[in-house]
Amino acid sequence: MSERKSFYITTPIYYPSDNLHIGHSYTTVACDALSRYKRLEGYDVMFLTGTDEHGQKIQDKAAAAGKTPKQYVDEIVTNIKALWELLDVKYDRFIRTTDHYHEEAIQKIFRMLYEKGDIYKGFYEGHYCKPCETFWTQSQLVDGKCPDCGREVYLAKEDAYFFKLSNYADRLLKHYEENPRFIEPETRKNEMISFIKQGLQDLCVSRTTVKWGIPVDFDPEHTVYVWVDALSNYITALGKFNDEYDDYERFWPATCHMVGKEILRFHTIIWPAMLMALDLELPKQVFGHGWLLLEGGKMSKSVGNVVDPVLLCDKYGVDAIRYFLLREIPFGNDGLYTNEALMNRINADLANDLGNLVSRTVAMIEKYFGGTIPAEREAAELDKELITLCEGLEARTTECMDNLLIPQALQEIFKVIQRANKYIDETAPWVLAKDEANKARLAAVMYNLVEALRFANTLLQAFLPTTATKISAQLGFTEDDLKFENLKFGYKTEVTVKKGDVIFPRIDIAKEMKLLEEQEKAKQEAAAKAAAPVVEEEKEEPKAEITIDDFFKVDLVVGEIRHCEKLPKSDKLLKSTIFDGERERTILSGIAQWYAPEDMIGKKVVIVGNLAPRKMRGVMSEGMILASEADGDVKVVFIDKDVPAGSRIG
RNA sequence: CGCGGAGUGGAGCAGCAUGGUAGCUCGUCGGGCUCAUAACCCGAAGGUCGUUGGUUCAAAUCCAGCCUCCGCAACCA
Repeated sequence: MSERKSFYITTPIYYPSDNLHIGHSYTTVACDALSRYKRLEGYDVMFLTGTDEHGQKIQDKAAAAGKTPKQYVDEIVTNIKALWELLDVKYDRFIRTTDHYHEEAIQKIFRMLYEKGDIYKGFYEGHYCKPCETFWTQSQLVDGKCPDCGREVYLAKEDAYFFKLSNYADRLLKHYEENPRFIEPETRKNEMISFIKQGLQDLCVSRTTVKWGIPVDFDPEHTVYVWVDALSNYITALGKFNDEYDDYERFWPATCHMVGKEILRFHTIIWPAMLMALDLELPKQVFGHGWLLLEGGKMSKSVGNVVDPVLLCDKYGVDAIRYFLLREIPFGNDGLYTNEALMNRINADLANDLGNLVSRTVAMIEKYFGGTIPAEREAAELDKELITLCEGLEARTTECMDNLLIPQALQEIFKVIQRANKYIDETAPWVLAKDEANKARLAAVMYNLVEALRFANTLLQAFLPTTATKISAQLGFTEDDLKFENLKFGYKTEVTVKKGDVIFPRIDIAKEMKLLEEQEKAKQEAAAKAAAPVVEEEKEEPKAEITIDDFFKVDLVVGEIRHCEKLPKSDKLLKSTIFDGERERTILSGIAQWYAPEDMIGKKVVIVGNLAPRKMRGVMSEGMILASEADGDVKVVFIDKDVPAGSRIG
C-alpha cells in the first residue's frame, strides 16, 4: 500500500474504426494535464487510455480493406499511439480490448454475472442497424429506418444474454443523491436522472451475429457485446480478474472517468449498475465534457470539416494546440474552434504575454548583468503584490484542477505572467540601469521576475511540458527548482540566464488567414476536379432503354399553381395547390432553396399526374413538379401561360 | 407539442443553483514606455442582459408565455 494518495483517471477507450480527430485529442490532452498536475502534486497517479476494438463495424471495415480485424486495428492503434506521442500525452497504461488478459477477465466477469443471476438468457428480436451496431424497437424506428443514422435496418432475432439493468434504477438514483459530485456537470446529471425515471430496460449484452468479439466461454455461440467488454476495461486494466497487473487495490475506485457528453449515459448508468452487480465500488466521478465545435457545426467526416491534430501541430507546435484545447473549452460546455481563435490565443497569451516576458526578462539580465544576477538585492514595497500573487498561485490552480476547471487554472497562471509584465513597467528597469547606485534595486527587480517565472513555469509543466522545458533552459531552472514543494518565493537564490530562441513566434494573422483561404480554395478546386470525371461517368451511363408504352405510363399534365407556401418546419419543401384541369391537388416539392412561394403562384408547370401519393412531414403530396437539376442548381420547367391547365404532354 | 443547447457592449464568453454595483478576452480609440516577439503598461468609448408579462422594496439572476438561433433527428416526388 502506498502512503501517497492515489489518483486514477481514464479516457474512454476509443473505437479504432478510423484515425482520431481533434475531439479525441481534447479528451486525452485534458486527462494528460490533470494527471501531470497530480503527479507534480505528489499523488500516486494512474492515467489509463486505450482502444475498444471489437464489434461489427470493425469487422466490416477490416473486410472492406481486405484485412483481418486484428491487422486493421493494429494499424490504427499504431497511429493513435503516435498521435499521443506527438501531443505529449504521457499515459501510464494503454489497454486494448483485444489484449489477452482483458479477454480472459471479461469471460470471468460475464460468467460471474451469469452465475449471480444478473445476466440471464433470453432472446432478442428487433431491428438491427449495422453501421450503428444497434438494435432498435419498432417504436424507436423513424420511417422504418435507424433513428440514429437513417439507414436501412433489418429484422433480426437471436438468442441473447441480458443484464438486469432494470433492477438497479433505484440504487443508481440513490447513489446520485448521496454523491452529488458523481456526475458532473450538474445539468447533465439531471438528464441522467430523467432518463432513469423513464424506466430502464434490461440490456442485451451478447451477440451471436457478431463474430469479432470475446466469446462467452460457457456458450461459445455468443460474443460479449460492447457494454461488458468495453466498460470493464477500467478495472481489467488494473488487473482485476486477471494476472497481468496488480494495481486494483492501489487505484480503484477511479478518481475520474473523463468522457464526452455523448457517452455519459453509459458511464453513469450501465457501468455503475455492472459494478453494483459485481459488488465493486463505484468510481468517484464521471465527468461529461463538452465538444469542440467548428464554425458552422459539429465536426463531421462527411462534411469534410474534420480538424486534423497532426496538421495543426506541424503548423503551430504541439503546445500551442494543447494550450488552445485546454484554455478554450469551458467547464462542461462546448467550445468553438476557428483558425482565427486559435491564432488569436497563440498570439495574445503565448507570444505576447508569456513568450515576450521570458524574452524581455532574459534580455535585460544579460544586458545589465551579463547574465547573472548579483547577490546584493534591495527589496521594495512595490514587490509585495507580485510576491503575494505568486505565493497563492498553487492553491488557486489546485482548487481549479480539483474541480476540473482547467481553463480557469490556466487563467490563474497567466494572471501571474500579466502581473509580471506590469511589474516591469512599474519598476522601469531601464531607468534604474542608468545609475550605478540603483544596482541592488535593479538586481532585486530582475530576481523577482525570474522567481515569478519560476512559479508560473512550475505549474505550466502540467499543461505545456515542452514550453516549460524551453523556459527552464533559458532561465536556468533545474528540476528541483520546479517542484511544487519549492514554491516559496526566494527559494532559488542564484540566477544565471541564457538567451535562446523565441518560444512562441508571433503569427501574422491576416497573412496566415489569407494563406489558409488560398489553401482551402486550392483544396476545393482539386476536389472539384477529382469529382468532375465521376459525374461524367455517371452521365455516360444512360438509364436503361424503355419502350414508348413505358413512357406513356407516365401521365404528364400541365398544371396551374393557384397557391403556394412554405411548408412549416421544413427548410426545403414548398407546398403548392395545383389545378390540373379537373381538380386541385396538393404537391410538395423540394425547391424552397431556389424558389419563393410568390415566384410560383400563377405559373404553369408540368406535373406527373399519376404518381402514387406520398406523405411528407405529415402532408400528403399528390404528384411531382418537373424540374431540372445541374450542379446543385434546380430549375422548374415552366410552361407557356397560354397552355391550358390539364393539357397532356407526350 | 420529437430530444437537447443557447440568446449579455463589434466578436467570443463569464455571471444565473445562495435576486441587490453587469465581469473577462479579443477588437476600436486615446495616452505612456522603449527592456522585449510593432510586443508591454494605463485610460476611454461601447450593453433597455432576445421579447412580453408576473413575483419582489429590488431580477441578467426566480416563475409563465412567446420569438430567434444552433446540434441531433426528419424532409428534399
